Amino acid sequence: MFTDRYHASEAERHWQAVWDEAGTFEASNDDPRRKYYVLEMFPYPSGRIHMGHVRNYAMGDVVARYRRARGFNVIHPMGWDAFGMPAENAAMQNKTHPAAWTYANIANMRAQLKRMGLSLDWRREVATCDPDYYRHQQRMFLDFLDAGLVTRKKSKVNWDPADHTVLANEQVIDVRGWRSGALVEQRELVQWFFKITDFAEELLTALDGLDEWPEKVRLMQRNWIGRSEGLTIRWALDPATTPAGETELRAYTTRPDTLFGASFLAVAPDHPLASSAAANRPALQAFIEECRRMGTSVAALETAEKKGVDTGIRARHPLDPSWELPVFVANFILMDYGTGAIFGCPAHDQRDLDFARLKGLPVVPVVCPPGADPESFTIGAEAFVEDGRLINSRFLDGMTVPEAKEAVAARLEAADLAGAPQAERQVNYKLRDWGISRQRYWGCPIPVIHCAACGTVQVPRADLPVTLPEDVSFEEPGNPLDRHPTWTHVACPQCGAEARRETDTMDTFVDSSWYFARFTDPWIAEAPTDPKIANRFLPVDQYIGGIEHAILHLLYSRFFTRAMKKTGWLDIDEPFAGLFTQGMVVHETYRSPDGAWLSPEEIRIEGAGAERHAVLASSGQRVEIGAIEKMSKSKRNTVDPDDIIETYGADTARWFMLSDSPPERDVIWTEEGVQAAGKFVQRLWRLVGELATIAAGGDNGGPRDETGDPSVETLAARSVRKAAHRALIAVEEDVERLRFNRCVAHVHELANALSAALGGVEAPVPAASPLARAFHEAAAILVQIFAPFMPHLAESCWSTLGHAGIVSAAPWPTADRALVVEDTITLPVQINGRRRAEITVARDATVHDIEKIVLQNDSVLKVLEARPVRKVIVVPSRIVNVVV
RNA sequence: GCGGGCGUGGCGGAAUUGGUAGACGCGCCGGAUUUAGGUUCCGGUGACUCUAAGUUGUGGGGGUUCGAGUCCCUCCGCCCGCACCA
Repeated sequence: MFTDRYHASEAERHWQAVWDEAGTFEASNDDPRRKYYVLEMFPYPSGRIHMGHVRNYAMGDVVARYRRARGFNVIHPMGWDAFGMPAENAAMQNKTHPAAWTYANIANMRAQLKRMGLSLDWRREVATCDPDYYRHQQRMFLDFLDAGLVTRKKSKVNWDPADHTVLANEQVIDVRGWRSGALVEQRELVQWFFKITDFAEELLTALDGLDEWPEKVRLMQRNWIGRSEGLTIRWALDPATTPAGETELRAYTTRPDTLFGASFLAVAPDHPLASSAAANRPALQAFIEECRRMGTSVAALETAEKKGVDTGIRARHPLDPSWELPVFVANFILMDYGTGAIFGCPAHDQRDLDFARLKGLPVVPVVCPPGADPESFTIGAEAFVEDGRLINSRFLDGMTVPEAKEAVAARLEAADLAGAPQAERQVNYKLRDWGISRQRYWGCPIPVIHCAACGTVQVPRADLPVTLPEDVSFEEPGNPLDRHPTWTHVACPQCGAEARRETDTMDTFVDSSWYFARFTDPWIAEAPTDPKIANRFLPVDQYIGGIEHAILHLLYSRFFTRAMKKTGWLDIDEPFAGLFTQGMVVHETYRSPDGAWLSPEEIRIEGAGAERHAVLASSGQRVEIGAIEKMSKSKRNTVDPDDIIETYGADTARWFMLSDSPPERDVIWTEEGVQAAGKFVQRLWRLVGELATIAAGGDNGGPRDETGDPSVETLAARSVRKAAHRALIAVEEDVERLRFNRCVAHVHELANALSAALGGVEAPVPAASPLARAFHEAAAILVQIFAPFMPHLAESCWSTLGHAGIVSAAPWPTADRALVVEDTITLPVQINGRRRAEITVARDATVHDIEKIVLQNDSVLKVLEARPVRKVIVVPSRIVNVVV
């Protein structure tokens, strides 16, 4: 009996050193084999890895190790998303420099990741806060500027009062800053923008080609880009009612079919027409100011009550100049979508209806629902927004909605009242340009200089990088760069006069928008990429990370890839061919009677099943087991990966992370679960030990009964090999589809089968006998199929089995598909859809043969009770159904 | 409000995509080993009737089909995303 315990920490240290020395996981840029790029979203160096990282990187590592074994040149790099606010917060609190804090965290986390035994090519490591990284980002910023992909404009921005910085629209969540959680304010600032909207259409249509992305993410991006097709209509204004200088109002609509149902027009409070109309109308002026103040207050956003004030202006209906409509300023019109003006059709838009009821405006239905009587159809509290036939609409009457849309568009496009068409078709997007200016220190400096004479001047490419000054203080809020005594002062590169450096730094999402490209050749000093190499390695074949990046990071990276293509740094459109979004790691929460959160270390679980409860470890006092939630510091339900690795080993942690729950769903971390994984590690170690002994013809204490003739394959040997190859085929299929929980089940199944086979051996097996060889082969397959999951254990087992070299560098075994095909198959037999019997037939039995066998089967005849058979349905190698 | 997803034993979850529901694991029950606990090994484990053989069973109800966890309709419950986008 093989009883040695597997000592994880010792073995793991050993094999990590072996891999390191051999450079096992280094990918060569000259390797002629087919490439495979596995990437997990790189971490922010917060200081310590958490269980979410463990899960994310365990998944990526399985894919990387599997593909490597399958003969791909696998590139699997790791780096650090190292700029950002927390470093500045730490600097303020601890009086450390952000760089010192960041690099110390990186060192710590790198050591933690190494203890996980990940098959990473550490030579490719990059940190985005390294001037050798961000100098290239600055270079690309200038390239983008030259290519017209960057603009600088004054704009209303989202201002985070806690972080003292601007946020992009994507970074405002529920009116709060995505990081600080502070209520965002609107401010007008001059900002740098990446023109992501230039690619709106392409970013949208290319989503269709991303068929290895989750549908959910594609849908979220589609909605975010928010394409709509409509008509911008020019409404002539009645000069008698209109301030001097204004002649028309342009309003965007997606429902031109409802034009005859219009009863008012409305403009945004910050629309130019609103301000000119307000010049001699104090009430309107007051309303506009109220909107501006209320703009972002919680009250305004929560009540969202429709409000508006009449401008006194009257607009003429484009299809009937004698028909005049009032123009309002209304709080629910957004200046930055469409034209900032609408025509309201209350019958067919809920907002317009609410507003019309408030103001007592007409509500005329112009679309009649199918089956309703056009004469009596009226609108109550709810607008009718579905399809139907046009009514009360003159020449449109009787048309369907699409027909009417087209008819109105065609008419207004062609109409030529004042020498110009009255409307033009227009495509609108919700997507806004990406504001990248941040008023922070710890980010990539924007490489421009402001000169009084020359304006905004680029820093010459030869002068890059613009590095951050080190002598900064965080004593006061705001951007330390702004108040730096010397750094800001610089000579204008064009005229030499005194000038001022741009003190905004780039949004950290810029840093993470191209790191995957830098990994392909992180050594090249003179350029962001070597396009030849980058194009060979990209796109990333399998990208793995959290769903929280479904829009921000993934959309920015898709934009950046296109911008890099335009500037010659890449020649691909999409950075990530395959995307997988993994679930979170969640854990029970515990609360003491006084309501305080307790950490898992402070409590002890007693009992099981219905009796299961938690007590305080120190006193035995009963504590409440709360909801299962995402691991977080505030709920104190975190488990530290280092502790787990220390106690059980990295393999156990990795194995448990991939067991049970499907990878896209949340996994519940439990002490029982990790213990079970730990036991399975020991079980595999014992099992492989026994298999090694028996395969070597070692004495297992009984009489000999197995033939020593290697040319005769016995039944026992065949079934051992079958089990192994069946598991091998199943694992291949499930790793490729990232169904790691099923892979775990297949490894268990093979282990169970081999244990049973060993239990069935009552005699010592002669060395080189078919059974001994079958056990040897099966043991090797077992080790190889769990190697991507538990690589250290696999190495130890591999050498126990007497294999030369390391399993991490061994080619994947070739599955014998013919072997697993059974000669006979067992078919369930249903009678009227209920399972009544089972028959065993030859694999190649014909439908006719099977019918005959079924109808002679004793159990079948018994159930039939001589009733006549109406029909026999035979589904080959599946099932037989007899219908009576 | 709009959009999307999900609902299977005590628990996490399988189910070849319309073909034996509950793989695999956790937990539980029983047995063996052990001085004992733990470990390890073997067996059992949806529910109901239990000797047999059955009956029933995938949130509720209805439908299509020889056959439904899977498809359709409807209701209930939970989760996620977006949110005045004209």
